[in-house]
Amino acid sequence: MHDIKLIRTEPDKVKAMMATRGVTGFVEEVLTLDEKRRAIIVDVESLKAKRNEVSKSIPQLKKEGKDVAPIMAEMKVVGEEISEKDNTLKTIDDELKQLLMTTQNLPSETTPVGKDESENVEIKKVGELPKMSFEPRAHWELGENLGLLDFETAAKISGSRFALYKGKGARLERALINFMLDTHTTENGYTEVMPPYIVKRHTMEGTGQLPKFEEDAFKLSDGDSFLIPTAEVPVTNMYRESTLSAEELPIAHTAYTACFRSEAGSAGRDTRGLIRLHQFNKVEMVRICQPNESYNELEKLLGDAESILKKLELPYRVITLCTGDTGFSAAKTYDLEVWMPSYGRYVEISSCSNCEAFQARRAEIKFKRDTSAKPEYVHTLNGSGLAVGRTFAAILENCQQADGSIKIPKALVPYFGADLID
RNA sequence: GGAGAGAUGGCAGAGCUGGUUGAAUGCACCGGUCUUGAAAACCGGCAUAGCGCAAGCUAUCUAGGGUUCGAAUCCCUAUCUCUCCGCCA
Repeated sequence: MHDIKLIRTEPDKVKAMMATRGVTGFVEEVLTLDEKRRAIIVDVESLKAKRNEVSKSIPQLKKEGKDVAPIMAEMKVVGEEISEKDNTLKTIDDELKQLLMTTQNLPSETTPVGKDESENVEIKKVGELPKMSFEPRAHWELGENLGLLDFETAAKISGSRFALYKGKGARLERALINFMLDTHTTENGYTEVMPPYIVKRHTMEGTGQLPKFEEDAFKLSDGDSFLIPTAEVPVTNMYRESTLSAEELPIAHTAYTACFRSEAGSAGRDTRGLIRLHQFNKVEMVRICQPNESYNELEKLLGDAESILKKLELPYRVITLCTGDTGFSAAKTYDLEVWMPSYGRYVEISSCSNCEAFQARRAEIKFKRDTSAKPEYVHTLNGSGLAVGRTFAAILENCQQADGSIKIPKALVPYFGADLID
């Protein structure tokens, strides 16, 4: 959610920043509503003051034996006027809140300006691309041939965009989850949590998935509960409506969860394999910190995500998303993209974002610098560490041998229990 | 799923026969007196947000509706918590 005070005090600056994200008219609309709102508040509050004053005098007048009936009648009329104006105020309030809640975050000043993904900026490439003397096979082909993946049966039981892992495939997925969690908890300093997969509407609003993107989420039949699209949602909202002490920060959590996405609007894209599913596994990292620390924290978060790819010896690159491609809640986002031989390009495997105070304002997450200080909003960050299914796919594709077998990365062998799948 | 009880300030906990109750009291916290220092004792302060140039006003006792001149207090709904029964991994 946006800081309306900032919009009031620096409208031109906000206007310019929003323009880099392709949003126009926002500031003007907010200011118009804000002025209307304040005019009504002045009006309705003076009426309420009058009513309170008169109501307070009624018991006194009664005691004096005076007839209060005419005063009550008069106040009844005032009361009706108040409720009418309160309704108008509520309409304007709702409209303003809707606008502030459905408009994307301001970009960081360090986010490159650009209109879409074509203007994202590559920061670095890490690792050697595998040299193959044969045509690389796609991961779904490798997986099905080796009996690790069964998309046909998955479709039979659940429809399209689901995966069924079998045998060593299920073991590999599980090994990856454990490997990632262990790395983050023992080496990168995260505390593991295992949150619920179903959350309430207000929780989804706290991190920015709602109200704007309701069609992207799976909604339960009670109409108020949703399957989580990422662990970021429950984990960040652990601290909803709380005031943390400075000593508690930074908070660092990692969590494995299944993630659920309706993938509305992506029909026809990535229809094969593990890349785009309604249900997938992900290990997530969430960091909550003081505002002046958040960009250092973002670098730490990125490094932690990279540590997994490095250990798995998978080639990847890091890009900074430009203003036009940065997600709704984020001020700055780095994407990690892993090399996918059958695609002949890099594919997103992690997204590490600093949301600054955008989610904190929605979820009311604050901290105090010391015991007598005024609470301030924290900054929240989240990043995948990593998308497990895509990591599975990357391992199959990058570690495939000429005979169709898969050589397991060294770091994963203790978790997987073998160094080869054939 | 059935029956009942509850949700009040950072915490604990009054009020809940509707009217100086934004809310007693205790604890915590902040400032001070005393003390070599600390503790204790004592004195004072101590919610949040909105609106207003300001004085100040308005709102908030889980949330949303309703009754009333007036609601923490009465009524309805939702959410959560607890107890008992049923069911269950």
